[in-house]
Amino acid sequence: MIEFEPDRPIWIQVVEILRGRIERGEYQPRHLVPSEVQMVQEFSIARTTVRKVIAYLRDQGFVYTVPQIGTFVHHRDKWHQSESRQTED
Amino acid sequence: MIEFEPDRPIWIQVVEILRGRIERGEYQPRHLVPSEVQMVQEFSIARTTVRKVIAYLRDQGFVYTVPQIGTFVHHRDKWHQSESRQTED
DNA sequence: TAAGATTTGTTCGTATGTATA
DNA sequence: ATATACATACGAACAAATCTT
Repeated sequence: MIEFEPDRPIWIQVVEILRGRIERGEYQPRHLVPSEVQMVQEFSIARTTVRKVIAYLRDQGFVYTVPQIGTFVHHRDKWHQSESRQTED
Repeated sequence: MIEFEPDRPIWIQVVEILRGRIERGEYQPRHLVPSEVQMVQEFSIARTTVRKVIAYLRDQGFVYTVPQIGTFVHHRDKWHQSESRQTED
């Protein structure tokens, strides 16, 4: 069970965890990251909070989301691009 | 048409209705309960809400589900056993 | 053999309300 | 007033297995 620091937003701490996994290659480019529900279960947080995390990582260019399919890891050269683009690769 | 109380979650009220039918024997052990779509129609609620109800009854040991077939009533001695968890949403 | 209907499983999208700091 | 966080509830789309015709 993950312990969150009480004085920093949960969603930011989850962003840092997922970004770490992406940067370490635990989540591979063009592969799915865990689904929203899976993250709800792993971190014991609300789905709305998970979606905030995903939205932020998407905005930072780390991932992209395909509706009804899932969220995928971008290639490294897409990271930090902060594109408002939502789909494709 | 069923009237739901406005100050209690719909899914809890539907759980109570179905549990009552099971305990009264309206749904017999080893027999199917209505399908998700049938419950959507009967209660005029979303399928996601129906699935939350079924998941809860399953967690409480009242029913078990066979994929692509349906959900069946457990025998009385299985009720309230709260076997494998599978919460969500 | 083939096609269609049925049923559960899974995913993301959207909105609303409540509570708290 | 703003941000955070949770719970509830709706919907849409598709997959996969099963059953029927």
